[in-house]
Amino acid sequence: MTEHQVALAKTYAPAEVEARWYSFWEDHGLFHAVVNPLKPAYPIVIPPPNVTGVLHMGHILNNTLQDAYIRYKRMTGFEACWIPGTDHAGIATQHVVERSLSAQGMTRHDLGREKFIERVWEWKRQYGGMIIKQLRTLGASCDWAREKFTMDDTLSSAVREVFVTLYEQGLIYRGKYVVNWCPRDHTAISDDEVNYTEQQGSLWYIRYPLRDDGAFAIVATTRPETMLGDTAIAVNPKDQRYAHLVGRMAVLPLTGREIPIVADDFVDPAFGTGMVKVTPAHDPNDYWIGQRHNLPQINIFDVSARLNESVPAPYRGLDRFEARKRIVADLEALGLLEKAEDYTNSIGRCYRCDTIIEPYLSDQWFVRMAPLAAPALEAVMNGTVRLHPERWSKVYQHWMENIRDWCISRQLWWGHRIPVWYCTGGGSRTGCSGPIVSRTAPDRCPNCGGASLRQDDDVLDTWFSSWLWPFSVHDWPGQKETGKEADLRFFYPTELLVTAPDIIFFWVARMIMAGLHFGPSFTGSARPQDNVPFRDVYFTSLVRDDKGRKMSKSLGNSPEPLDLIAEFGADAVRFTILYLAPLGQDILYAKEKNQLGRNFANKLWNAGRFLLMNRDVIGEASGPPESPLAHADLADLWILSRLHSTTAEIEEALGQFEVNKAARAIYDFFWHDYCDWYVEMVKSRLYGEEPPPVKQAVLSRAVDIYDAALRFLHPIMPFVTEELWQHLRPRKEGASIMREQLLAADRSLISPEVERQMAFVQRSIEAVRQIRGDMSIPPGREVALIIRTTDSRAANTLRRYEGYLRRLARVASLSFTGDGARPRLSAGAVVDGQELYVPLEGVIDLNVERQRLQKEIDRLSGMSESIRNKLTNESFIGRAPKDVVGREREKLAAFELNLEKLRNNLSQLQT
RNA sequence: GGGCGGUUAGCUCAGUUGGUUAGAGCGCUACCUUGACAUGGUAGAGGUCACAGGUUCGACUCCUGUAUCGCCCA
Repeated sequence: MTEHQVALAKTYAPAEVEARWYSFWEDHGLFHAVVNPLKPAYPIVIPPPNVTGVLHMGHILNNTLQDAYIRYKRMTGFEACWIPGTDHAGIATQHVVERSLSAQGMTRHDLGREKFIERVWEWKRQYGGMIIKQLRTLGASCDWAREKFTMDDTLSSAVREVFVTLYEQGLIYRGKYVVNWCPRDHTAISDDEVNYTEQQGSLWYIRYPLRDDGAFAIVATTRPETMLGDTAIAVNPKDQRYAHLVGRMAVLPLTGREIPIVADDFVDPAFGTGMVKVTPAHDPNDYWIGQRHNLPQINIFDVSARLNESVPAPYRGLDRFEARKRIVADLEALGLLEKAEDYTNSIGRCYRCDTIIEPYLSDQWFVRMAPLAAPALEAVMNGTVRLHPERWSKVYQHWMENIRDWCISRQLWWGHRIPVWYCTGGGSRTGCSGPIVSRTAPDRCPNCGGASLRQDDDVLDTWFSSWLWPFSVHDWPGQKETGKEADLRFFYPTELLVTAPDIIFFWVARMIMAGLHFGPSFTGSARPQDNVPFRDVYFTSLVRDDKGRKMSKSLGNSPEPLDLIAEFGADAVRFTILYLAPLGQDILYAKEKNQLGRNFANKLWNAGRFLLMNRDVIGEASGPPESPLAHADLADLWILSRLHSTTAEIEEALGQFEVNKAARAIYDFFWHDYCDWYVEMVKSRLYGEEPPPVKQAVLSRAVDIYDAALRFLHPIMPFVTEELWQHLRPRKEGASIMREQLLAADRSLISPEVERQMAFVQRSIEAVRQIRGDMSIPPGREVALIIRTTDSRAANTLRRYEGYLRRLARVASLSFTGDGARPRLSAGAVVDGQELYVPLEGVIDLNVERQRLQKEIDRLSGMSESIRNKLTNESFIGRAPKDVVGREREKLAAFELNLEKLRNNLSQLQT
């Protein structure tokens, strides 16, 4: 076995290692999952990143979490399958291509729709999906053979199937609605595509003359230009000030139109004067007021937000902001402007082009949400789908109970074109005016038989394809034709969804709806638990900078993930972010924090180096594997106890999605238990007088435990653990740590008694180290140690593990004394009632020693004082549980014993 | 305005169902290149657990209120 000799570098250098192992895994097909009835499935679908996207810190967190779970499950007996892919991201992608066109002085209209779409595909082939390559750098173990794109033919079929089915079920309709309109892109965008920012503006108070007398209604508004579309004034019905005005008519300035004064609950009496103008075509709230009071809707803008022919001639063609200036000036000239106040309001802008969004009334397609939402709400409320942290359930509930219909049409070219056609043939026959909704392009009008058809110009909201993602990735509804029927059955539902909480409504909720609505058609089950798209949803933290600011391109405060990986290694970046990410709380991230992960990887590396160097000299135990306890001493039993309780802790933490706890547990175990104590103790046996077979057994066990630790770390730090695991022992060709099984916690190996004994040894070592430090004994200099005790058990423990004291505390010799005086000219300490003395003739400063003892006496008397107070308190004795009282008594007795010895000790020094 | 979350060492965070004179990492101080590791080791300094009440034998932990920061919804 020694031909396996290796010389590891002194410091771990990740770059070369990472590239090598990633291609090894991919080349050996180790990420690929198959339908395997012998194992439970553990599927995850990736939240498909935008095809235009590049990796940012949020992706690092999100995908490291998914990879950690996938790898963990793969190593605990599951057929783990992580399905990757990208989203066609309608508006974002169209923009990218339009930008490159405009660099050539062209617009998409110059090309025409068909050519433009070709261009987009070309762009996608050439530059799209960068992020997919970047995920490989991170180490993501996605099943790349299953990679999908939301515009693939199979996924487009899913979109059409769903649109047509919902239409046939009466759940899709066309209607007029106030949508978020981008006047630059000429499209509706969804609520989440609007960025709101605070902006300094004005609140104008405008006088609207009442029809029948000379009085005025004074309304306050931030958007005076929309007054040309006003069709009412509203007040709160409870507002006594204006009760007498309700039902009267006002005359809209500049137009002369008469508009009613209505009472509506929506009006906030404290805003402005308590009277507001109502513009149903240009404000979502006013739209609803308009619906409630049957008000006309007057659209005053064209698609570019210029005033149209519905307004008086002088204003036609004006841009909305010019119109504002003009109207304010005109009102002022007419004496109708009461005043203008400074006002801060929140302005929505298009997330792509930053143009101010215009609420705009237009023809759109909608999904009727209430019938879909009801079962989806139920699934979360009754725990069929569990959200983590659980508090998101309330947010979800609130949204689902107040759900509005979903506007799914977008005035874009890039996306799934709405499968609706209109008959343009002749147009005279009645019945040809309705939409023709069809899964495939129709040849002729079903009504008149004419062949002249025009498809709806709009495309569907990008979320209209992503809400189908958990099953459309398996080619639904064409799974039979593509041979994916078994895959769909085996890998649906998925187990876990890892995503950011800001898309809980746009994506998470809608996937649950789609799963419950369409699932029965392919799961063959009516039970919600078989149809929900996932069972657990992990909402990730938000990654902020170290000042707590959201990371953003414009602030430039986001580190470039690939640079981080290059500098620290992917493992370090992965470990660090998981260690820093408490479930559902924000992470304050700074580049420097990656030192934590990098140092840990290096520690791991060097511990491996230590084992291998010794293995090359000593060799491992040969022949059939001995019992894991062969030649075991206290340190061995202790590290096994710690290993198995750490294992249990990791299982528990991951089960509750507390990944940072799991990372912390393995970090503490490996660094503090394994390296700081166990390895140092092993050294004393490896370099001592033990016969070779014992040394080999000791080393083999150290390697075994290290191997177990590597496997635990693998899901978080895949590269360095693979590299070390491959070096550790000869492996079969093609073997990989990622296909090994994790150690299962064996609670019979967790021993409080062993841990207690070990703690005594550790504290004894620390006591000597402390004396050495306080007395400024040079680290190289050995000392003698005298134990004064009558406790034979404690004495035996220290005698037996003298080697550990030698190595870890630089003790040259150990001697025992029963009773008698304190050794003169020595420094002393008391550990669990045992007195330890380090003779320091010629070195000791007795004043220092007296201070040391006094300090310890003060500390202990403080503690025993507070316990004594408890124990003399009758209500404590009476009301506290017996075991608590008992524990306090034991603690007091232990403190008193130590105190007595320390005081005695001090008094001997005083004489 | 409504809902939710945070506030513990200089910084970033742990802290089990209430029962340790409150822990870690970074930073700081002192010492140390010892046969895995200075991306390291040993020892140490540093906190009235945001504030005010309350419940309790006992509160960092539970309750109420306040302050403050942040998120979501309107």
